[in-house]
Amino acid sequence: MTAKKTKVVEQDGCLVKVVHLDRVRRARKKAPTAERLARMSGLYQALGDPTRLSMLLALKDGEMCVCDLAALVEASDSAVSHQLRRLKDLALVKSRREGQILYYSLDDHHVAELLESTLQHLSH
Amino acid sequence: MTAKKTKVVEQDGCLVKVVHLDRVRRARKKAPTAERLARMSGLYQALGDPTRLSMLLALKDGEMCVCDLAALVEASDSAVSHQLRRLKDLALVKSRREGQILYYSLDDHHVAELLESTLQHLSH
DNA sequence: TGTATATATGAACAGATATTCAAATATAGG
DNA sequence: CCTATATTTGAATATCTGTTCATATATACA
Repeated sequence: MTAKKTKVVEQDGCLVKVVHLDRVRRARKKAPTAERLARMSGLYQALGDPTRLSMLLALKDGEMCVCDLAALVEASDSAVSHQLRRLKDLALVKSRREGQILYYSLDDHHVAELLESTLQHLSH
Repeated sequence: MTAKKTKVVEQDGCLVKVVHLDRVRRARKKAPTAERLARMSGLYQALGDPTRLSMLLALKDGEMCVCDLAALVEASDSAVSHQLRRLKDLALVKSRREGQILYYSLDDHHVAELLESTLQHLSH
């Protein structure tokens, strides 16, 4: 493969230099929409925090209440509650009230599967 | 299931209140080590940025050089280079030099699989 | 050796984010 | 009603993170 010369190409009114225009065009065609990309990275970002990740991994084995999770991850109830709200907004967890206590659990099995496949990945 | 009373339990020299001690104990047994948790959340965190994620998704279809990726994600060469270093440190990408040009590609097939399974997840 | 191109690097700055703290709800039980 | 418990909420703060900018390195070629 002979090295190509850099080309300067117009894109959205800006000048950009590219070595392999064909590859960029191809990648752009297959690229997800901005919205889809945001959802996808948002999901990963939610999993990308040790506290939240611990909570989700724990919930794989059944529901837990806020103060149980707080004890588990060694954080304040308040901190855990903030994180749970975030996970809930992303539809990663759901809650069920029983008296004063709110039981949190994984919202759907896809979440558990995603976590599982990552655990497998890290085994290598 | 009758609601239990809160108990105050000693843990690492601190007092923590817990509703379901059994669940916390069980979760703690199955919980990954701090190191493993850090690796796992670190991986997710790397994927949790739109710029980096775009780059990785593009690399699923073959290697690209820095300025191609920069054109694709519409960021500076420098910004992309910084991100690539991070991805490389996590062993998510590898590089191959050909003259002045560095070609980046996914480091192993597990990465592609992880991305793929997430894309599937988001389809629902 | 000198210039041009491709990429890397480090410091600095701006924006995002997690935690804390104080205060607000919500439910249970006297 | 009044108090206690479980959880939520919002503002403030301290930390982390991505980008920029200037500069450095590495390779190619004249």
